[in-house]
Amino acid sequence: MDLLWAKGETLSAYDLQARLAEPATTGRELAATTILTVLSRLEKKNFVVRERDSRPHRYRAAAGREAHMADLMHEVLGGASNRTAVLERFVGQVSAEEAETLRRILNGR
Amino acid sequence: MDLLWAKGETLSAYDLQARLAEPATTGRELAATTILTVLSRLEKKNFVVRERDSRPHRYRAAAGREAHMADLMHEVLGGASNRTAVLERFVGQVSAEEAETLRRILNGR
DNA sequence: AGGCGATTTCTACAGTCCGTAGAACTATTT
DNA sequence: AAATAGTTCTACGGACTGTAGAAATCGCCT
Repeated sequence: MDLLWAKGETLSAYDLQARLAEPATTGRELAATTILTVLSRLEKKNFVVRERDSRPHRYRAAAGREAHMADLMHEVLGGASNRTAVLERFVGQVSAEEAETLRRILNGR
Repeated sequence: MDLLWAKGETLSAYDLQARLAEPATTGRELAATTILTVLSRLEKKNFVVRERDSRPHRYRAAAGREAHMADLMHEVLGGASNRTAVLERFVGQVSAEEAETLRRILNGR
């Protein structure tokens, strides 16, 4: 769904219809209203922002794909009573290289 | 749902019915079959393990609450094409103290 | 061995969310 | 003002969840 969203980082509206029809993706052409409906729903969930000024409204991902996923992860973590314990498990399940990546992220920039 | 699961870390079966009825929780008594149905579904998703030997089957959380959440987080992360980018965002959104916690986890034990 | 209560599985239904889209309404364009 | 482009409303099937009754089983008691 919003998979294809993060793809074109730009803003758009009807372009999506065409974009989604590319053989590389679904191949089929979706009804315009379908796109609008989905976008409305995504907007309600704040996954997408809409500019109502320009007539064909333009949409923009509220957050990039990575940020969005990070948000989701935080959402899960947010439901924990013992955050540290969850983080321990989380980190514990990470590969050695990824652990290294994490260290780099934490220290570095 | 499985919120109450992680609570009693032990194993059980019908006890849940009583456990779930405690005023502290829902207060109402759920039908026994309801519990069983839910447990079956949770089992199908491997969130719960069942011992079919003892007659009132006994259930056990497949993973503790924290581990389960960590799993969920990994599940999200697993869907990323650029894991590092997601981790960067994730760590970036963490409080200073929590970042410290992470460092400790990574280095320490 | 047959019956009976305890236990589990099957089936079901309402509610929510997603994908899809037609109908109806609104704003633009000419 | 009529035609056209764009948007919102309404809807429907499918999946998943919470809830539970009906039906099938299991294990024990006499």
